[in-house]
Amino acid sequence: MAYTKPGVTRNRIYQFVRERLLDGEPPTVREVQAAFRMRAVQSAKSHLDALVKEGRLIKIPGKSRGYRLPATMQPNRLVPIVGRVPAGPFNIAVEEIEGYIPVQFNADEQTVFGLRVSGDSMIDAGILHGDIVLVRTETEIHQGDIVVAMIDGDATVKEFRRVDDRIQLRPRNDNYPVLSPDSEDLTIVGKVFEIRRYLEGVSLVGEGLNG
Amino acid sequence: MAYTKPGVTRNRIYQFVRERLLDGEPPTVREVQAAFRMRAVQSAKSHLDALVKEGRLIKIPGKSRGYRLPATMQPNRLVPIVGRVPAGPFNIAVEEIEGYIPVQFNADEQTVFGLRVSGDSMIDAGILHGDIVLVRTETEIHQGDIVVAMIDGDATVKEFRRVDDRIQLRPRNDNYPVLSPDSEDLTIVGKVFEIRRYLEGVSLVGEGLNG
DNA sequence: TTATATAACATACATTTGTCTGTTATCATA
DNA sequence: TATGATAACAGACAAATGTATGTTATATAA
Repeated sequence: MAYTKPGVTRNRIYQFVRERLLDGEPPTVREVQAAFRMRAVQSAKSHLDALVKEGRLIKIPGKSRGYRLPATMQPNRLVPIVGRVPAGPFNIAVEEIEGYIPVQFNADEQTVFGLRVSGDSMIDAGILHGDIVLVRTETEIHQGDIVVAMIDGDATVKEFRRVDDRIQLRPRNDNYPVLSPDSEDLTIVGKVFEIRRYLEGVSLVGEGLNG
Repeated sequence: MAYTKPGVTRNRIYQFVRERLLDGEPPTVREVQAAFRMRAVQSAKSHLDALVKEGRLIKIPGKSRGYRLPATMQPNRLVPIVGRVPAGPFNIAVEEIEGYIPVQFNADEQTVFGLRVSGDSMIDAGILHGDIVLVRTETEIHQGDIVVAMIDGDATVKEFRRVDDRIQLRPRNDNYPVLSPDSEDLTIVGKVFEIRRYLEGVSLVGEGLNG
């Protein structure tokens, strides 16, 4: 290919490889070569070597299509969406799973699930009926956090407040009352960290799996 | 490996390959072989061949690590989030990209991007300041759809209405006026199909890119 | 039992792919 | 001009990988 200023082709190659990796299609050295119309394999190879040396890419030695993005750029995971809150944090029954959606979160955070919201008690917080809230269990809860709570066996999404050693669950809709259940009737399932609304319906991953 | 009932190993292999593909790491035939402790390459190969024949996998002929999920099973892509609407549908400048988030959409839908909403003109539709709307360009727009529009070079998220052959862009907040720009000042960039709110900030994929 | 279908194995070969050695070209700078 | 640094090229080889041929084993049904 034509001679370019130092670094220019390198960056273009990085973008190319990155895109391919995000698409789940790691390229070969020769595919990089072809994409940039280079006449020698080594032209592509040395750029890739340099990118690894710079830390922008990782190479799995000996493996074909072995270039990867560094861990800090790792994308996402599939989490289940449930129509109602699971009884225990670890036992989501398969039948209750609507499907899966891709979510980003740290790998060490264990239990994450999506819950479809019903009702309009959180409408002033921009959470509408049918929205999906993504919940992380077993986390520290702070004043004002939006949480999923079980009150007498019923799941609800509310704002969390602690007032005089008593827990309040506040709706964000003036037509609903503030709840302040006894602690033995209450379980805080987890904290909402993301909200999604699918305007055209979700094409849930994992429907119709045969396996 | 030990003999199993017909279909059992086949399904396990499918799950294995599927997981690998979702992780962005297409396996080789021999990696499948090793994962199931088979003593012959052909054992893995014939299962993979069968999965392709059944339509559960796709094979790119001649290429290494060439197994893929059928398009209908494609889970997600990483799409760029921009702070402002790109000038043209295909030329999102790299510098404007905040990061990437995983999104599900059909493979044939080309241009999808995320846009960070600023302002509260859509608050009654549950779209708050700072939310991310996911936009698909070049699609049919219908009455009531939420669209991203460029008016005199400024991007805005509004509800789309056509009234007497004239386009109206309606806010969902009574404090804002309905817009009805001349068509030469207006470009409908695309349609919002999903809304996201990250309560704890996004760990955007690809921050700190040097490229 | 036999026949049939699937599972699993053994081995070999062709292609793809990674990697190496050496050379030439372009640009910036002393 | 000479020198160094980077880009790009040329050709070759070794390892990884895909693919093919043939065989043996297990289960099911006629």
